[in-house]
Amino acid sequence: MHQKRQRPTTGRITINDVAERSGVSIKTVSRVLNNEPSVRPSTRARVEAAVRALDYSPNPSARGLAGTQSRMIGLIYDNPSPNYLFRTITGVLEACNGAGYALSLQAPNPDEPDLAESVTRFVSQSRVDGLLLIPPVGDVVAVLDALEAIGLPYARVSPLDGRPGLGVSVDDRHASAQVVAHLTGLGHRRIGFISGHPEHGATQSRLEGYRLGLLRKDLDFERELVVGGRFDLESGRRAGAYFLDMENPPTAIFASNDEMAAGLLQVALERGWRIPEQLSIAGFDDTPLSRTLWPPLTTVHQPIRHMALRATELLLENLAENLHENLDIHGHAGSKRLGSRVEVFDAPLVERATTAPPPD
Amino acid sequence: MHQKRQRPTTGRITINDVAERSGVSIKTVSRVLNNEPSVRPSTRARVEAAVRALDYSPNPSARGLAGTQSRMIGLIYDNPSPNYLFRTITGVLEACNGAGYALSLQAPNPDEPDLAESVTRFVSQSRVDGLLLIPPVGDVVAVLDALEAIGLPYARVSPLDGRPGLGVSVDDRHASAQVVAHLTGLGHRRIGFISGHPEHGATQSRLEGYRLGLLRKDLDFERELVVGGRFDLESGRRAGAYFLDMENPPTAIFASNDEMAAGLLQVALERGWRIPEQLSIAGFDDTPLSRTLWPPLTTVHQPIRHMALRATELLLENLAENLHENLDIHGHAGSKRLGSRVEVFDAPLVERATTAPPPD
DNA sequence: ATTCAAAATGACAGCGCTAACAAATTTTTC
DNA sequence: GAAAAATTTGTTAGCGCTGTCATTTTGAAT
Repeated sequence: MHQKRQRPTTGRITINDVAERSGVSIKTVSRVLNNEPSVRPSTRARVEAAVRALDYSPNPSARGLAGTQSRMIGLIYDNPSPNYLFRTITGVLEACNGAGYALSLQAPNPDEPDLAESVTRFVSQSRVDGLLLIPPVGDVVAVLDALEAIGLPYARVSPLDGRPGLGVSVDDRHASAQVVAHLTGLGHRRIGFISGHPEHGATQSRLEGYRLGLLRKDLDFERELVVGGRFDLESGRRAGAYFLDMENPPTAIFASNDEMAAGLLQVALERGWRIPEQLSIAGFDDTPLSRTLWPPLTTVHQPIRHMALRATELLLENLAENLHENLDIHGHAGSKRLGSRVEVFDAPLVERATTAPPPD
Repeated sequence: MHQKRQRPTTGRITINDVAERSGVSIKTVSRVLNNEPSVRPSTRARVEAAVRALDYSPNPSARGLAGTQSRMIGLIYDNPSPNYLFRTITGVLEACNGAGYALSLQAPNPDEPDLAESVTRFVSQSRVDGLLLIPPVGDVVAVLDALEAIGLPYARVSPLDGRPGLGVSVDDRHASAQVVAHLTGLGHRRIGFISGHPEHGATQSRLEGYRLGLLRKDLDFERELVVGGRFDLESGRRAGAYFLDMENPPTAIFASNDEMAAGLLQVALERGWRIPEQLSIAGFDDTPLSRTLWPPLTTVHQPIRHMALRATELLLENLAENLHENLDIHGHAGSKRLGSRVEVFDAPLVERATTAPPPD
């Protein structure tokens, strides 16, 4: 018996097997797989049965090659906190799983100075259908321009600018003002503020919220009560040292993220201050840290997981729309419309144990 | 002028363009792209020039379909800490970027009770070339069996069992004993231990290390000085309450991860204990938390990023080997050899501010 | 019944690449 | 310098799907 040498076939089940078993053409199987209309319910059922019986799942490479989508979205992160990234990924994956999309992760090469370049390369190498951008990458105009130039849909989490596009955000300004309201409500009148990294989007709006909060209580904005930080522990410590060294230190300090609040707390404890009796401290973000510190930190909760989930949904919806609109497009390669939609989430104050009425 | 209706071609540059421009066949371009031997250096240079000039990058779908690899590896995580996942991803991505691989992330569906099933589905849907497993998924025998059944290469970070395969780990036992040595060196003789989640691999070896450390100093292992935790804050608090309520509490407590140490620290501070003067505390993992707490935590550093990087390298090396060994394989579909290699990393003790000589 | 539109299905090309093999070229050997 | 061996290059056939368009079937309207 002579067997002709064959290319070692993968041995996997293909669309042909499903077609054969259900007695239809492969095109019809394809239609069922892609949920296209105009398939008789009875036929659809038969095909679905065969799919299940054979435990078939379509080859993504073949789909990607033949079709126009890769069913994969990318997430690019530059320098988020571990916790932020974790919650984001969790949300994104939730959305992806429901929709049959895969998630490809990428961090830009730190050696590559040109971020937009890095992003473009990733996109052209991985052929994702769309991109999810989280801060701070999501705020780099050059990146967004580059993506629009190549016509790749994207959605942003917490964009700071008013640029049209898909995104979800939180009203940082409002939340920040709420913190001040909480503090003034306790009786504080001298409230320090540690602002964030100058290049982070949220920095500005949180500062504005602080001012707004003061304004609402007719409190003066005092320059000496605001110090610039970088969203990290060390800058929180520096700011703490600055405030505690003042002749007339504030009775409450609002750090615009939890990490800096932790730094501030360290310095205060180190110097023997009793928190919150002698000094109230508030943070922002509600990272797990805020519950791990002692005393547990009063802070603002950011629904990051949920925001990421929703941003992904917006992106995937957009991808689906673009797909159907393909008919209208005449040769304009990559003339995808991004649409514009930003959903705003609530960021509620979480009162824990670092805030109390001022001494006296 | 009548233009024939064409399928809207992607407009992208393909291997044909590169071949044309460099005056060779597409197969030669393919050879250059895949770093295959037997291409004259001069030809190679010409092709590479064309690739650069056209800014060409191969279509991964086409490669995946025509070839045997997808150049994508998967990372499955079940329930790691945000920080652990972050450091892992960072390391994995470093390795991937260097090798031209993409990373696909996946978390098993929490509703799906059968983890192995979840993993298998992910693998067959995404067609990754290999998988990276981190604890606790990496310790589930059913998952490993399933992967071996379908012949998918994988590498594990911190595997606990002696199962042959690719992996990197840390000598938890040794590191743990080191902590005890540090404590006894300071003069402690009564050392409490908070053990970890019973289903985590490290739990057992860290406990063994604790016993070993005691043994070396001829100290008795006392049942009442060991309490079970779950690697989370709350269990650290419970354990703390237990120890501090004892008639004769230990002078030092070794929590087998940082999170539990933080819980313990909370309870101690809450009750007005001075740390480290009245009680020494040590953790394990060296998460950022350990620097953020006050006082900063003495702990054991785990080189997670580096371990993940190395595990990925092992996996990718294995993939490359399998590729070349294809010749030897006769019809045994998926008869990939995993090889066996486990690299052990050092986990050094980091002395910070929660440990000091015992009172008296 | 008969005609016609609408809905359902199928045939077939080809996406961009790699595997297998064939052919052409260069190098070595005597 | 011719033959043999080794090296380099090219030709061709798919991989498993989806897009286009042709064909068949169905259901309604006459």
